[in-house]
Amino acid sequence: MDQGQGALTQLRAYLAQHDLPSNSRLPPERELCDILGVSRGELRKALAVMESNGELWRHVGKGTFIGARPTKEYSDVAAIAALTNPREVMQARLLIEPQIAREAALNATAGDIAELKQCMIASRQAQTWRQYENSDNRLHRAVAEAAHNTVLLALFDTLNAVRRAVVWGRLRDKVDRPPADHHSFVEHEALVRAIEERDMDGASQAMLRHLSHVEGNLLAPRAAAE
Amino acid sequence: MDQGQGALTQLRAYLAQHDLPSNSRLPPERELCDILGVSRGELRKALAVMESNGELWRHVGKGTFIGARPTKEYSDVAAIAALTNPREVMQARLLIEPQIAREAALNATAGDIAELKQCMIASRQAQTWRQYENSDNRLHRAVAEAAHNTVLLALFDTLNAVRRAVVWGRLRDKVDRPPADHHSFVEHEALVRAIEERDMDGASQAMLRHLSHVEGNLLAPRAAAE
DNA sequence: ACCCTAACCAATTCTTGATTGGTTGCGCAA
DNA sequence: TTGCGCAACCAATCAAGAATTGGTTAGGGT
Repeated sequence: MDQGQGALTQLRAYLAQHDLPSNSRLPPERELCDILGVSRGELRKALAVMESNGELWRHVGKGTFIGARPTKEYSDVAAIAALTNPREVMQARLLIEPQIAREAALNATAGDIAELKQCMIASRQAQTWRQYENSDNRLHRAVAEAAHNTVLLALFDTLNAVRRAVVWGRLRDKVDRPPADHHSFVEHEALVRAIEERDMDGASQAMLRHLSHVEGNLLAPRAAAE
Repeated sequence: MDQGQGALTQLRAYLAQHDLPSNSRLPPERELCDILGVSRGELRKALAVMESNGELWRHVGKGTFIGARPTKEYSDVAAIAALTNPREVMQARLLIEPQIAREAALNATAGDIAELKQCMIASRQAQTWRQYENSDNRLHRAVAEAAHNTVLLALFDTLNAVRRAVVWGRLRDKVDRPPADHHSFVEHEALVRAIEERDMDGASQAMLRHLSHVEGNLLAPRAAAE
């Protein structure tokens, strides 16, 4: 009667005896067969049971490991940038940044709001498109800081890094400066005002409108100057 | 007089002739010497000029490449986890994941929905809390995959990695299994149904409700069984 | 002084063979 | 027939050494 579950029992006994910590690798199947005195087929059945239980995980060429399978963690900006495109990045911004703005409206301090206004002034005074983009970036990051959530800020930074990596080739060659009636100025103003007034929905919508216009310019760069 | 700038001129001519796209690698210095008929020292001077101009970048062992040097930023999950706390992580989930669910409702394929249902079944059949949590994680990630946006998926993975790192010590020791009337089951069902019916608002709200309950359990783990 | 050449250094990539989980086919026994 | 053991093979992975490549230095010549 023990024959059917023998392999699993022996395997469990072996694991209990050695008390292996999580993420540690156990001997290859062929060795384990000799150690436990079981055929490979039986051993693999036992391993399959434990794997389906989440007690261990296996991978070809690597081996068999104790614990839960590690999830493939993308934090590498370059890796993400290589797999995506400007449309996906813009879409992610449209979904994430309004939520961050909403949170900023709730948590911004007086100091944060002062910083936001500073960024707004700087973007208005920009002499070149490059300077304007720097100010715009600073403002968006100031909003993320105003949310006062370390995780959200880190996610924003990641998204921002991906954006810069993806849109890298799209540097503006224009030598002229942003026009005084550039749409971003009023949008920035509405955004900062909403945050200052603790208007969460307003901040979210203002950010959404602003990014929608940016998206429009991205897809039709010729129409940027209007 | 041409002698001083000869190498740079020839190099520029070579680049213009071949019209290499950005991020493409050009021949190793030793070959380029023969091609252009210039000594390595002169060639390296020319390359140094162009590199300082940001027209190309070099790296030992890799080669010389056209365009700007790729940014090497990565958000270190461990670093974020060290600076944050479970409350911030939960808050970030409440803001981000509903948006991902909304996008999933729009973009999910039939295959994605089948996978979601598979995850739902697995979570219902879980024999232990550990198995349940594995299934729950799989379902949340399946939703992120169904959004079909590489950037959103990467952000979700980052957030998820931070979450696991932060609540690492909080593993359930309970030996009993999740009750059949666990709140998550009906919430999962509502979420998947909304995605299947392309109900973006519904999917977003279902995810929000689900996470709110999870948050409740996190803050008051004793009341989890109700 | 300046430059060319050659050699060397360290970081990276390429190549090759071994390892490992996953699979298939054959033979044997109940 | 069904199931098990055995062996071989497959593809993914790893590991170690050779080859490549940008960066540097020393010697010789003009």
